[in-house]
Amino acid sequence: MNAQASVKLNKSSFTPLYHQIEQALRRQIEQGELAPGQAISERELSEKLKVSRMTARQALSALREDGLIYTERGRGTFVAEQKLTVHTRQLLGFTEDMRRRGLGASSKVLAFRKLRPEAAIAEKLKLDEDEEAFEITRLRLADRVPMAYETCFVAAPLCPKLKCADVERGSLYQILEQEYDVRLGHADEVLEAACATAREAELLSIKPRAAVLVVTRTVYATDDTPIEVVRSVYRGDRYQATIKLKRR
Amino acid sequence: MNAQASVKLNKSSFTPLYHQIEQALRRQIEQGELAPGQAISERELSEKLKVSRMTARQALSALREDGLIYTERGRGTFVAEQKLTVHTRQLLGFTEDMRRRGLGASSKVLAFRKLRPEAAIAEKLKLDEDEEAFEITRLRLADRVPMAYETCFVAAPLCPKLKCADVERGSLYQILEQEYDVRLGHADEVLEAACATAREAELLSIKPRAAVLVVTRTVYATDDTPIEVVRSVYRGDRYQATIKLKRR
DNA sequence: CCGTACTAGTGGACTAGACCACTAGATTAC
DNA sequence: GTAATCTAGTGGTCTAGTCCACTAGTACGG
Repeated sequence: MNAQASVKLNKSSFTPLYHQIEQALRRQIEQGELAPGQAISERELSEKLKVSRMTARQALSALREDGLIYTERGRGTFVAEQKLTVHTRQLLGFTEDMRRRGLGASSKVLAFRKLRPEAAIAEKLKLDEDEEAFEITRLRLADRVPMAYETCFVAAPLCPKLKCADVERGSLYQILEQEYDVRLGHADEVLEAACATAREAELLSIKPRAAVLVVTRTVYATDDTPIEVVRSVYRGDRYQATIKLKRR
Repeated sequence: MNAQASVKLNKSSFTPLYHQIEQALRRQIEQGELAPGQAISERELSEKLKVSRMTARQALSALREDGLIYTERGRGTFVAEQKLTVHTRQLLGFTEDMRRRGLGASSKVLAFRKLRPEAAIAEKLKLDEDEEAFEITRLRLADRVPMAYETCFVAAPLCPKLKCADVERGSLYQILEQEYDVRLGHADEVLEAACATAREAELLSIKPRAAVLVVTRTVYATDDTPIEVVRSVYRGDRYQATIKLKRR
């Protein structure tokens, strides 16, 4: 118990206190320092960290949102059991998504171009007449088996120096966040079922016209600038999307 | 302007003030009394309604979560444009879902039974050995065209007197909330793509082996009691699921 | 004409309290 | 023994403020 006592807060930092607390607790829960069932009292937390209770509550509410903790009225707040199967729908890249599923992700870049995308894409990315986008086509593998076929368009002005080699090396989201200081905010996704085209079937090693899950995602930065439009074609027999819904 | 001045709060009600404010503003936005772009000031709202600013903020944060309003630092909070296509993933019944898409929902009950469900379902519903569930199979129509084929299992102890006629008349969720005082809390959904079986294809008027979106949902009450397990098979060519994702 | 400085207004973060309903365990009364 | 009561602790809600960074418009000075 009292693991939360070890949290050190930097009151002069630019990151808000509630966010520092949230991150610290998140780390402790994910690393098992705070065991499932462990109680976390709002008052105790606020006293130990010398912040007001409202600030502690704000930190906890974010963790509750993500299902890491749960609260029972009159009893207390407790660390939740780790549920691997269902997770809150977070904005994750393919690599992160697969790691959460316990699979090793890898990918093969099939095409890397800089071009003027078709009108529908350009509009979603809010590109001006003369602006271009990178078109990156990748085959996504999970434990070395094809899982998805993905085409993404990234607004070129955001990452003018993007190279094919960068994308081959690592996560696109990581590059954007670390190299170009683009902070990812939210995304809108559309999921639909379709039949694989001949080309998709071949690349994914499935039968032609087999069922695939098509996910079209538009990603925005924290300031709501559109960053990327991705169309991912997942193998219907190997991929499931999980979502947590709330009433009102 | 100043439409929010008309909100009447009941300070002695059991529903929290922030929730009353949230509901009132939600109604005003949905009915167009507050036009898109209209500014809503936290301080003005709190002064007009004679509540503290924190309470007003709490109401607004829920609306922001649902995308009904947006906030720009230093500028203000504004009513968002109505985006019909993408909506926050809320726990909605088929009827509500279709209405949001501007379609008229209807359904045909194909089967209504009370039975001991298979082990996997019974476990999800946390049924005891001797407890039963209602199995309801429905064909869901949108604007009179088949849209989904749905089988749901509802824990019988929760709504012992449920009749086939009730389900034929209206929304199951409405019956549970109004007749049996079951308050819906959240749900976990799994979405996957599959090929329609012969029976599904026939009922949905699509070709055999056409792509369908299979949604399996477990619904919980606010106290986390499992209520219902539903398996919905949507026509792949007519239905898309939309989701909003957030980063951290 | 163009910057610069001022100012009013905004949301973001935070505090230090308050009262309430609820839970669970201990104590007391019968 | 059992039922009623008390009590400490919990989260839920709410108040009435504070200070800060940011925005946008306005006035002023060169």
